[in-house]
Amino acid sequence: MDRPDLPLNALRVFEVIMRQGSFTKAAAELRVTQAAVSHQIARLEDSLGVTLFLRSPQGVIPTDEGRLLFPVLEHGFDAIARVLDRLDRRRDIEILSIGVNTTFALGWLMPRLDAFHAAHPEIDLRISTHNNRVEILREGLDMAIRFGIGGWTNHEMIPLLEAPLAPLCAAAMAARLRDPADLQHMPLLRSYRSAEWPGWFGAAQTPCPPIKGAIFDSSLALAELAAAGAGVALLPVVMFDRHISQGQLVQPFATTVFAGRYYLAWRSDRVSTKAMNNFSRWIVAQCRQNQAPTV
Amino acid sequence: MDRPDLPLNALRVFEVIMRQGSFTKAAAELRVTQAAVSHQIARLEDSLGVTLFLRSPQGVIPTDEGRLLFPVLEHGFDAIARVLDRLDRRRDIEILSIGVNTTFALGWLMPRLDAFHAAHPEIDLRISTHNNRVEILREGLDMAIRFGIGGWTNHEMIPLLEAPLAPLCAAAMAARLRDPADLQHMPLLRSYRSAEWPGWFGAAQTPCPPIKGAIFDSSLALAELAAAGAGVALLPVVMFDRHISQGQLVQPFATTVFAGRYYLAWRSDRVSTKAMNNFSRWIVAQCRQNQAPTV
DNA sequence: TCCATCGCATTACCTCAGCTAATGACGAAT
DNA sequence: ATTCGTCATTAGCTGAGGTAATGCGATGGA
Repeated sequence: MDRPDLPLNALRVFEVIMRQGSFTKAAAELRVTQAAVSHQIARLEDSLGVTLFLRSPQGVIPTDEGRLLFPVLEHGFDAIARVLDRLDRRRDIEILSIGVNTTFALGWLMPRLDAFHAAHPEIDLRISTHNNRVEILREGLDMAIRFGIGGWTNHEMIPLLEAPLAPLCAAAMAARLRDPADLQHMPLLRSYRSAEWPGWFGAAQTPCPPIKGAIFDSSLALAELAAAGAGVALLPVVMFDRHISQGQLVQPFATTVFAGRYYLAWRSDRVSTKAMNNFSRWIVAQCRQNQAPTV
Repeated sequence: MDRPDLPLNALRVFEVIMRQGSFTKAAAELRVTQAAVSHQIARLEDSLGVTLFLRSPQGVIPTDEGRLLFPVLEHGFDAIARVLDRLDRRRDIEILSIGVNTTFALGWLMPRLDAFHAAHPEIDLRISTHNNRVEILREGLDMAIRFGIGGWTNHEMIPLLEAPLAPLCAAAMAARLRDPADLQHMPLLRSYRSAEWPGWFGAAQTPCPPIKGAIFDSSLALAELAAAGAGVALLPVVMFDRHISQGQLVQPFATTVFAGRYYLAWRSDRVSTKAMNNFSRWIVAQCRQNQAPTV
């Protein structure tokens, strides 16, 4: 791509303002005066020919253009900062950046983070979440955890956990479910993968009703909806142990269907660091134990 | 994320060196002297505590650390440049950034680009390709074309083309195929989606043999392999019209299986620009005609 | 073997992008 | 009215990042 001169410093100022909500606060974060920030934005707006902020006495409000610009910058700078962190050999602690499937991060990894830090205090773990779309190289990550059925070109993969799917719903709704066929008249919440419900009904040897309604690309959104009584969601049960033990979600039927498993993956063209090896060993051992979260 | 002070200008210098292969050429691209480049990299290496380049009389060779840093920077700066382009209201021409599935880009869009430019000379089309993993917001895109079965949270989607899959292979191999059952003893090339071959054998009412071998996440890689005689690939036929009419690939059986379609998508929380509307109208009309590429 | 050539490094110096400091103007809250 | 919290503007300063000139090492053809 043919790049014009990117006003990178001005863009960083812009990004901080968007997070802080005001020129003054951004100036404080950047350790410069408010005037410097005002200058930078004035020049940036001028060079782009676009107004980025509406000024108000309470702070600034981004325009449509500003809102368009922000996510790209935030993501880009984050990725750059992450990869720089990793290169910084002066640190004693090792930094390990992992992109983790959101469901796995909240349902499995988070409750065990304390255990990991206790076992490896020398590793500073940086976790960024994704909904199964992640590119290790571009995002400046060391490794990633994703759900699937394997087969990721140029990546080494270790299977971590089987995660069979089963219907989960609120207790009130579960009380009305005696038989899988009862589900045919319930609202069934759809994930992004449309083959899942038919697969489960197949396993339950019950005809599958047509599935309608909105689609959500996150198991967490589905779990929230199900817990709120909006319907029945097909979810990886092991990731919702806590919800189940706390009564927010109930599994009405034992039948499960295989849809994939969680994998730990990393680029096969990279030399593994000590931190990568240690994390890999730790998480494989933890998954073998397959124990409930310790929280 | 807690960001250290990002030495953004130095990083941009680094990125240019990686592309140009030498300090001197990078200096030319940046329109500064070679000494300035040398300074910037020396300071960057010093502050990171890491050597980024091995110097040689033929130019510079990146170290492992340098190779790690590059893709993140390249991608980040590209995304930033793209979104800035879009904001630049001083231009008369409108810029439209589209992330396009690689197969669709090469198999369908590329042969029709001339027609689009003729119809809309005022739109400057920027295409970046992806293998079906794309985030419109983060990448600074206006729209995206992807393959799937619909259902993308927070996105509007228009179905463009059905793209049923059929086996394709080299002519020499096709000569040995009389009946779908003959495929059971042929090397079957695997895509990332493992359900596809079983789906096709189902449609052909033939038992599906176990599928082995490497997995490729790109239809183009599969097509290359198939054309080279390495095996039979299950591919969206409409995207390989040219290969077929030129005899590089042959479709031995008429049976197809549905695996998804191509969609045009954009964020539902964004106001559509005139360029977005025009492109959308144009591509929908082109797909309706469903004609062979004009090349 | 010698010299021309093509790399990056180093040194000393310069210059302007980007800062500070001080002040002004405006709107909201009380 | 007054006070406070915004951002804007002005004038002037300063050091990050540039230039120019030179050095040094490796390569390769005569």
